[in-house]
Amino acid sequence: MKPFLRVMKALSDPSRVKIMKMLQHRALCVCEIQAALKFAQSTTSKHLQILQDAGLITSRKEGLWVNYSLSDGSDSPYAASLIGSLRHWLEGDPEIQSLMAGLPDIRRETICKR
Amino acid sequence: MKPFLRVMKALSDPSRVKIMKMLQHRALCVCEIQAALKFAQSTTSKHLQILQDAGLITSRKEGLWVNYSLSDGSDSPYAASLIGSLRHWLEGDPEIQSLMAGLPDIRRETICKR
DNA sequence: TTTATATATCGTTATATTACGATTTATAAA
DNA sequence: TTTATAAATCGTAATATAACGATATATAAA
Repeated sequence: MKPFLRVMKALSDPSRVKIMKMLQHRALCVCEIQAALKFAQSTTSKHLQILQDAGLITSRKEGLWVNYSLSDGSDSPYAASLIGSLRHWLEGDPEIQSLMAGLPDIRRETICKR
Repeated sequence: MKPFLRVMKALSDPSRVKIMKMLQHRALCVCEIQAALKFAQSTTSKHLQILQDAGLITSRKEGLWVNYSLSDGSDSPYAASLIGSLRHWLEGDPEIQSLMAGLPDIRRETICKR
């Protein structure tokens, strides 16, 4: 039951759903997600951890950056199913749409280097 | 986004998942669910309200009893999808299996009338 | 080495959730 | 009517979650 609940809990938070929808378009590093959601760095990192523990996303360290991307779902059938459903779900949501509209302007080269 | 989150939150609690799995077998009244989960009556009623608000279950008053059953999913595409997935998900879960094993002994005629 | 940058982790506070008992409401039986 | 039963709602206490800033860790550059 735990793995199932982890997936459901992970997707019960609007910020984490937004992260999933952004990663649907491309892999992002923590500071890019932080910039897009206007969150503190620690908050962003925590959300990513929760999504990763649920098997919904994976991370790959590349130099100083950690790139997060959607999981292939091989860790969890629940994650696999929800990742698939989320591809079409919420596409019409205004909050998601405006977030996606701003996504092209979020680039680590300009956003990071605090 | 709210309707989606309501479904995810509703299914983020083990007790509510158990209720969904029980209703998969047959419609149940509040006191039957209460007996199966060993919860207070108010707690049981609250969980059912949350599932209903998410569009996952429906209720039908019949005399003193209120019978709860799985929704047909027409209220919410998210609910519809999860109701379908839950049909096969968690079938092997030991906690769910023992709950289901006891389900035939839960009958309102013997359980209720406090 | 030292310094800077990106991320993770820790500690704390504010808020949300879950559980309970007590009360209220609605229906059926006496 | 009065009484009893099933369920819903209310108020409250315990626990979980989400946010933040501060600190720690890891890598790259100077």
